[in-house]
Amino acid sequence: MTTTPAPSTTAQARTHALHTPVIAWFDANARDLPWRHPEAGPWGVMVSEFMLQQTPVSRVLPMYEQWLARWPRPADLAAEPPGEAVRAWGRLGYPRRALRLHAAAAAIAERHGGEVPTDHAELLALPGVGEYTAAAVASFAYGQRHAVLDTNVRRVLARAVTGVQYPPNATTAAERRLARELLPDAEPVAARWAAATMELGALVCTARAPECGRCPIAAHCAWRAAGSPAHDGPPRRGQTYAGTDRQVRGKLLAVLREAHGPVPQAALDAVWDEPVQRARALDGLVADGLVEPLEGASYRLPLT
DNA sequence: AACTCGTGGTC
DNA sequence: TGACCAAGAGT
Repeated sequence: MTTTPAPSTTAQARTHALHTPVIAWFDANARDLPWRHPEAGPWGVMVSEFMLQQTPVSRVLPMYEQWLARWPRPADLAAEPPGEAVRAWGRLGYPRRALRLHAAAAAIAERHGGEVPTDHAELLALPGVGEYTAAAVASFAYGQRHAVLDTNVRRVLARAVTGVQYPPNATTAAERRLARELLPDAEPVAARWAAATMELGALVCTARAPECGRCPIAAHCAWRAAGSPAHDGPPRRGQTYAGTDRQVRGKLLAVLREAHGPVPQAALDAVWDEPVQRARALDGLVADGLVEPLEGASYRLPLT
């Protein structure tokens, strides 16, 4: 059992050193999340992935349960008006995700016989499913071998392998290549690795205060070995919110979500006093299909 | 490639 | 206390 690996510094040599401790740590520390239960099924996994885009687990949990109880299959959601999806989205944020999830459900019902597709390319073709979500559903729901590159995995790889505190602002070709190189060969192990690295980033190798004392690969971590140097490079990103169109859109949509009939213009005008920005925000909501204009200067969530 | 798109919790 | 952060996608 002392088959010494080739004395190379390639990723293939590193990969074996990381897989076992990370997966063992996951076996012992994985959170018991409902979309990880077998009964969640591929549809449950897909719903959770839409909700988790840019949104913390703690806020997703109650919404996830409500959605799956109300719409246990894609066809159930597809049978309802898109506005019902937007309303049920509540305050999860980025309500266009609700619209896209509804559209994805409709596509699944029409093109895939009501079953979430297993093929990566078919997943990617669904509304609201990008590189990350396609890989996540294929991996978590179907056990396939894909590089799953979310913000957690990117941070773990940036630190453990590349030796920097934070990954680049946008996913790079180098990150994709690295993630592919590190993927275990065996399909079920690769799927386990994907979930494990994500969980490690979420629970231990966090953005602000990583708990390296609890990290199963601290001894292998290139960033630690370099003395945990502070991030150098462009600022991570400015994400101001107060006073933006997004805030206005949020206030407008909140009124429409609460209403169950047509909402008169005056009710919308009350949420923001700057008329130019208010009109721009409302136009944007209509253009996105989140709001439907009616006769007589009133609005509602979309029925079609 | 850079920008937009919600909301709430944290330090 | 305001800046940062949270399982991204679409343009």
